[in-house]
Amino acid sequence: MNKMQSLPWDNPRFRNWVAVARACHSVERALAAALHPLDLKPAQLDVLMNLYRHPGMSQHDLARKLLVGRSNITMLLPQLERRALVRRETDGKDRRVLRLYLTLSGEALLMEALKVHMALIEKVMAASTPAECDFVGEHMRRIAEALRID
Amino acid sequence: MNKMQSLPWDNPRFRNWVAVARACHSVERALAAALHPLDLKPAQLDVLMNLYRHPGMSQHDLARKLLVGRSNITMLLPQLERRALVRRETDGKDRRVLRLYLTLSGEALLMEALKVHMALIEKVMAASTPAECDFVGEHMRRIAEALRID
DNA sequence: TCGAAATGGTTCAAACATGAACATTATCGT
DNA sequence: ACGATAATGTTCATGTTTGAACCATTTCGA
Repeated sequence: MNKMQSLPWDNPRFRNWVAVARACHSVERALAAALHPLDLKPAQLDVLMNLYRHPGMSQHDLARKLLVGRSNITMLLPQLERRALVRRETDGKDRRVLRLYLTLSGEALLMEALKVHMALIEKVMAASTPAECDFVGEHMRRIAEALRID
Repeated sequence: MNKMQSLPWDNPRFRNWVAVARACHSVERALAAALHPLDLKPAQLDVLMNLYRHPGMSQHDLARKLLVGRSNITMLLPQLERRALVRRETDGKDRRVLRLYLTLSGEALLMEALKVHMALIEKVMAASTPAECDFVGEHMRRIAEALRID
């Protein structure tokens, strides 16, 4: 049993990816805690952010952006709609699709939540220079790309 | 409405963290798919990996390592125990704690799963030199540290 | 030594995510 | 123009995660 031979923990790539996953998980949980006062979950914040950047996007597109099933969106939206953060209206040209928009209060809550999110990210990345940060980000975009293509 | 002023998307740190989160999510889903033939979920693989590295660890310690609630471990273990991948035995000195061990078949399945995991990581990180990889890993370890302390 | 607090693990109900089957509407080939 | 195929969103059953309340055991302090 040559355990010593090629265990993943000896592999730099593997060890480093484990670090990425752990950091991600930690930040996600910290974000959830920080958003609690706003009664918002990370998944909901993701929705608001995407609708802010892409007003009128369809549920299908939103699901793809969030790397999540369509049914997940269906379950997620009514909560936000009840709180009047998001508005859904059927497209005139294609009556299958629902176009999604942030309401004014949705936008206002998003701004609050972004302050919280930003503060967390700043704190967590405080020890890194912008250049280092960019490097990491570039790396990650390449990884996401590698998976999207195949 | 000075939206232009300080929106997070203009902030490199924020943009780059979003890239990290997306990459992580993508890899997690790809891993889940790749492990499907072994009838193993990422969370279960995490358990096996930790028990391999730290035989005899308690459920409480395992929960902390995995950044997860204790009850989650309680729900997770019986499945692995039924499949005879993991063995639990009560500690002699402190009869509250259960010490966890990989069985032989647990270890064997872990090795299979690690091959799959490794292949995915290699593929995803193929475009990066080991030095770049190390840099990213170091960065992430710092982030996790920043959160653990506070 | 004895009672209070802390610790390890479990139970349970509620929230959440997922994927398959479905209904409705569009599109395409003929 | 019409029937087959595809796309959008919903429903539903299933499995997972979570946190609070709980039990058993240990540790600490008076």
